[in-house]
Amino acid sequence: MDNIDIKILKLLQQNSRVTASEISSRINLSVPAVSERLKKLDATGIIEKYTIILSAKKLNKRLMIMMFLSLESPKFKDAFISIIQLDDEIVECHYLAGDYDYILKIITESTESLEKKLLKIKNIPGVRKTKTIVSLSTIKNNYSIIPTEIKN
Amino acid sequence: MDNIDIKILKLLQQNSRVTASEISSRINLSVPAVSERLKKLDATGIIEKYTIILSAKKLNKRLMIMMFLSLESPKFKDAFISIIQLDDEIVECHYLAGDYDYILKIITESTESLEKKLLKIKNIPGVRKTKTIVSLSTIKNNYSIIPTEIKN
DNA sequence: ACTGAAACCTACGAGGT
DNA sequence: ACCTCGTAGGTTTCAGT
Repeated sequence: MDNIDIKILKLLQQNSRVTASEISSRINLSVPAVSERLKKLDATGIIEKYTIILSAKKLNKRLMIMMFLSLESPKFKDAFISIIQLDDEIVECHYLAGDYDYILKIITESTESLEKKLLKIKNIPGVRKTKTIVSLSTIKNNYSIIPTEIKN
Repeated sequence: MDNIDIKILKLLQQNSRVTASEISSRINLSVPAVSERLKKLDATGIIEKYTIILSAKKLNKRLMIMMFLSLESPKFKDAFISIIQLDDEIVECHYLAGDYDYILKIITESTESLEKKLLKIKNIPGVRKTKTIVSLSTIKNNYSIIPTEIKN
């Protein structure tokens, strides 16, 4: 992993469909050299996935909220997680150290659909304490971490 | 936007480098038809970006934390935001309704680098109240919302 | 939406700097 | 580890139906 690889990764983050020939012209490297580096980067697993980010607004999902919650006991964990995994509007779930056990990121249409969603979650067996935080606007969202260039 | 488009979007979410010909064979549509749909989907802006997600672990970023904070007054906002935007380890920033003004998602190497990061943020002019929540593990991370299929 | 042909991109050599 | 060149195979694109 040198700075050339990092440049390639950054170009892929900007547009994961860039062709090897376009990368080649941007970083002054021949196409086969770029192609080899791409293969190696894929093999190392540093690229977790090639994906697309969809516009929440265009899909009429205008509400983003964070929800903290705790479980009464760890025995509810497995059932809780499988319900979380199946719900496409719950886009993130992290296990926490602190006052609450979990934080969820939920993206949904409206206050009405949010209300239903909150009820649904609060009715999952074992869910005890919850706290809901509404996001008014998103200042920054990088989706992935960005590799740091190596200084000389 | 019909269910065929949604299938295409889901395939792209699984792998944004799938070729039109591969999509074509999976959804029983000719390659030019897929290609046209792709163009239209691009034009509508429903696809926010084609990108790659990098492995945090492979980049030695093992710590993920959420940080809440408030500003003393809105006049600090612009300077605060520009500092946030420049920091690659701050991957998200949302403006909130509630006890705190902002929530940040921070991904960093170690407790040492986290300590520095927290100090840095607390020293931004106007930052008043902060609360830090450490994530122990990630149960789910979809990066993007998933389109819902239309029922008949 | 489909077919078919031209243009483009990629993958994989060999041989060399 | 990289470059050039050439070739083969796959992919995209544009016309016409």
